[in-house]
Amino acid sequence: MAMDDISNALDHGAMPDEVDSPVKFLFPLLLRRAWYGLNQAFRRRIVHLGITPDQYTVLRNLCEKHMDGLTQKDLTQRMSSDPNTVASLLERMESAGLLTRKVDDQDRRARRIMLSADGKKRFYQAQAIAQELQSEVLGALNGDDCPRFMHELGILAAACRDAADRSLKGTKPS
Amino acid sequence: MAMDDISNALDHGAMPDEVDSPVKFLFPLLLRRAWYGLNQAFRRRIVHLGITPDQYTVLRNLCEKHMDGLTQKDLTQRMSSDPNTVASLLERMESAGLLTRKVDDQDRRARRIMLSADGKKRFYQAQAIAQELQSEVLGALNGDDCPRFMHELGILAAACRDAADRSLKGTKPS
DNA sequence: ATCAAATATTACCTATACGTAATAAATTTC
DNA sequence: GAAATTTATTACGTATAGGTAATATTTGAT
Repeated sequence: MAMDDISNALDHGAMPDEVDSPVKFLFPLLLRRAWYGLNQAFRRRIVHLGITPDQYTVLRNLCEKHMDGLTQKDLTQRMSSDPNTVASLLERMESAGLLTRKVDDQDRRARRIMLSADGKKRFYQAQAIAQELQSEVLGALNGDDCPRFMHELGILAAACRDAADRSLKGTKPS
Repeated sequence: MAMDDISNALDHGAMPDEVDSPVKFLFPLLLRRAWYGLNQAFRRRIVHLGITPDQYTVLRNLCEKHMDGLTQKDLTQRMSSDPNTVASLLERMESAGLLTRKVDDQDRRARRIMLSADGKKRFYQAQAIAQELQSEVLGALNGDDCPRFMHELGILAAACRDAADRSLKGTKPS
């Protein structure tokens, strides 16, 4: 409800005596705060389902119009993640019976991931919770501002990913 | 540059054939993409300084007007983090000579963290890189839109943190 | 002063995040 | 069409993220 600009954004977690530096570095600071907060909230709300936020992300990707499954590479790209991370994540999820992995017919290097019935069931339970959580959080924003905000966040997300790609080799500035 | 609304935001990392689900869950998706991308970019750009993005965050907090140092608890709150994570993070950073830890005089349960000369030096080197990275990323946005966006992101970050706090005990909905 | 409750850290455990190297299978090249 | 190259995954190691329990102190109540 407060309309005071930047100071508002700094209130949470800021003790006294910080005055100069952070204002020029607000974006990473707020992004971190939002991501960690959202993640913690979601983890705490789905712990009784026996899955983690990242595992939920896997389930979501597998559920979205992919009855033929996905390869680990596909998942890695969709999750903005890493092949190693995805591999161990899927290993745990396979042990937990959430999904199955089988060598792909066309490309025997790849593993095709398929959701199990139990995985699908738990996903839908978690999705309802995710929906509720997102509603609570976005409720803090004026409904009218939301679409524009998401549009801009999408632009910045793409810019961040581009920056990461550029930073990989020596292709930094140009 | 493109003014097509939501579809734009989904382009990156989205293969064909997804149509229905993700639109209602854009916020977590884009937040994840932005955070992971920004983090990857920064990690890759500061690896030569021998510090990680999280270690940079510690250094930044220690550098911001705190010549008397901070306790681990202070740091934990400022970083939206966890006592365990901060403890092991500081342990590594102490071994690396970036900071020192000594028992607090007033409260002997607490450890007061002080930046070392080397830590401060490496922080300033990293800060220049952080500044450049943020400029590159925010350059994707119209300069005029930036302050309002940051304001709204701050509101959502606070809402996420609140949601996490509420989700801890049984205090979910009310 | 004394004992109970609150608090700052640590210890230990599981789950990512991600870099490097190894492996195996597909693709390209000559 | 066999060798070189690219590519999907795994193996292994270090750095967070964070839950639970133990420890050491401080504070509060009697």
